[in-house]
Amino acid sequence: MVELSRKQRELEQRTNEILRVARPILISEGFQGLSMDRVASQMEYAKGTIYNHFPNKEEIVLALAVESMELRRKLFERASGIGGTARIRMMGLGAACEFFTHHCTDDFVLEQWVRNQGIWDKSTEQRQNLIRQCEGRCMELVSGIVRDALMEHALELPDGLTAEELVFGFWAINYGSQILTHTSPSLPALGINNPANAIRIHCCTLLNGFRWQPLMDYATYSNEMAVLMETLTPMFWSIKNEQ
Amino acid sequence: MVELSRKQRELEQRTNEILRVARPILISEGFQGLSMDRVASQMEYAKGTIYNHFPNKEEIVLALAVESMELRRKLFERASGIGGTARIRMMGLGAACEFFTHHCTDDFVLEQWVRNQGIWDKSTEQRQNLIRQCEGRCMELVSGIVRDALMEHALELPDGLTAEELVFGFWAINYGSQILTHTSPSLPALGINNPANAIRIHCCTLLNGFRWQPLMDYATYSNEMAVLMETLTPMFWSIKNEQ
DNA sequence: GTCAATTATTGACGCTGCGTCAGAAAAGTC
DNA sequence: GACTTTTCTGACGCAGCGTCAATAATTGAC
Repeated sequence: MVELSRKQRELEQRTNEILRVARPILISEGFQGLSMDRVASQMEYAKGTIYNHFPNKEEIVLALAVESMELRRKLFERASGIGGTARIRMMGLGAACEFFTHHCTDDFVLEQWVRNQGIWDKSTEQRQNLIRQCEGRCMELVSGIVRDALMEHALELPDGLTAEELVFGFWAINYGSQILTHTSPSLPALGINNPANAIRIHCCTLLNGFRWQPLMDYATYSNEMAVLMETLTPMFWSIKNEQ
Repeated sequence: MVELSRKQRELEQRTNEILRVARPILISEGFQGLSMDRVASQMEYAKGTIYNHFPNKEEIVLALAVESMELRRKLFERASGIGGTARIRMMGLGAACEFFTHHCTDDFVLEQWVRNQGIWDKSTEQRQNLIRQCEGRCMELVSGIVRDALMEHALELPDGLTAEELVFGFWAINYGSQILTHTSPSLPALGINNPANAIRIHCCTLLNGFRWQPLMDYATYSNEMAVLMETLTPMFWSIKNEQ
C-alpha cells in the first residue's frame, strides 16, 4: 500500500514533469511546435509512456491552460478579500486582471487555448468541467462584490441588467483590451500608446456611469489602482510559494 | 495581349475558386481540417497547382481573413456615412459591429485568424500590410467621429486619453464580448442571458460617462440602436450586391 | 503551319508527426 | 523463484505538408 502509493506518486509526478517540459515549447513555438515525439525525447521516455499520461496532444495543452486558470482564480480569491468598499474591491479585481496579464503573461496566453474549438472538442468531459468550474468561481467572486454593492445601496442596476451581466461588461473590456494588446500587430501605429491606462479610464467611467458609489475622478481612481497593484504583489508571491 | 490577359484572368479566377473551396472547410472543420490535398482534389487540380497560387496553407487562411476584414471595412464606411449627431454616428458603428457579428458570423470567425501568431508569422509582408491597412482604415473611421464630436464640443476628452484610445475602449468591449459570446462554453450557466443587450447598456453608460452629448437614457439608446440596425440592412445588401 | 521557348500542371517523393499496439521489461505477489 | 500484473517501448500505419523533375500546354517568331 505504501509501495503502491509511492508508485502512484511517481506517476503523478511524471504527469507534472510532462507539463513542465511541454509548457515552454507551447509558449515559444505554439501548438504546431509542440510535438509528442519531442516531449518524449526531451523526457527520455518513449512516446507510448507519454500517451499513458495524456490521450493526445490537445489534453496536454488544456492541462496547461487549466493550471493557468487556477492561478488566476487564486489571485482573484485573494484580491476579492481585500478590505474596503465594494467599489474598491471591484477595482481590486480589475487590478488583478491587469496584474495577471502583466506579470503572468505566459499564463495569460496559455489560458486562451481553452477558447480554441479544435482543442476543446478533443478534450475529456472531466477537464472541460474543471474549466467551467474555474470560470464559474471567478464569475461568482466578482458578481458577489456587485451583490454586496447592491445590498449596501452603493449601486443600483439598470432595468434589464443582471449582476452577472454587469460583470460581463467589465470582463469583456478587460479581456478584449488584453487580447488586442497582445495580438494586434501595432497598436501604437494606430495611436494607442498606453492601452492599459486607457482601459483604466474606461473602467472608471463605467463605474461612475453606473453611479457606483463612491464616485471617483480619474486621478483618485488611478491612485487607488496603484495602491491595489502594490497590495496584490505580496498576495501573488504567497500563492507562488504554495506552489 | 488579349490572349495573355485572358490567361491572367483565368488564373486570378482560380485563386478565387480556391478560396471558395477552402472557406467552408475552414469554417466547419478549422485549420486542422483544411488540407491542401483536400482542396486540390475538390478543385480537380493537382496539389502543385494550388501551390502556384498560395505558398502555403497559412496564406489561404489569411487571404480568407482579409476578405472578411474588407467586408467589415465596407460596412464601417457605409455606417460612418449615416447622418445625425456624432454620437448617433458613433452608435452606428457600434451597431455595425453588432450587425457584422450576428449576420456575418462566419466572417467574424474568419477575421480572428489574423490574431494567430503561427499563421501571422508564415504570411507574406504584402498580406500583412493589407491587414494593417484595413485595420487602420477602420480605426480612422471611428476616431474621425470622435474628432467630429470634439470639434462640435459635444465631447471633451479626459486628461491623458487620445481620441484613438477612446475608440480602443469601445473596440475592446465590443470585441471582447463577441469573442466571449462565441467561445465561452456556456454564458447562460454563468447568468449571462443576453450578452448583446448587456453590451449595449455598457456602451450607453460609457458614452454618457464621458458626457458625450446628447446624453441618453437606456430606453432611448435602445430605440436608436434598433433604428440603426434597420438602416444597416439595406447598406449591407448593397455591399453584397457589388460582390 | 512549324517549332523552339516559355509557362503551367502533375503527382510521386521525402519528411515530419500523430496515435497504436504487440511484445519486452519491471514490479508485485505468494 | 514462478506467476501475474503493470508499465514501458519503439516500430508501424497513416495522413498531410511542401518540393521538384518530368510532362503537357501555350505562345509567338518566322
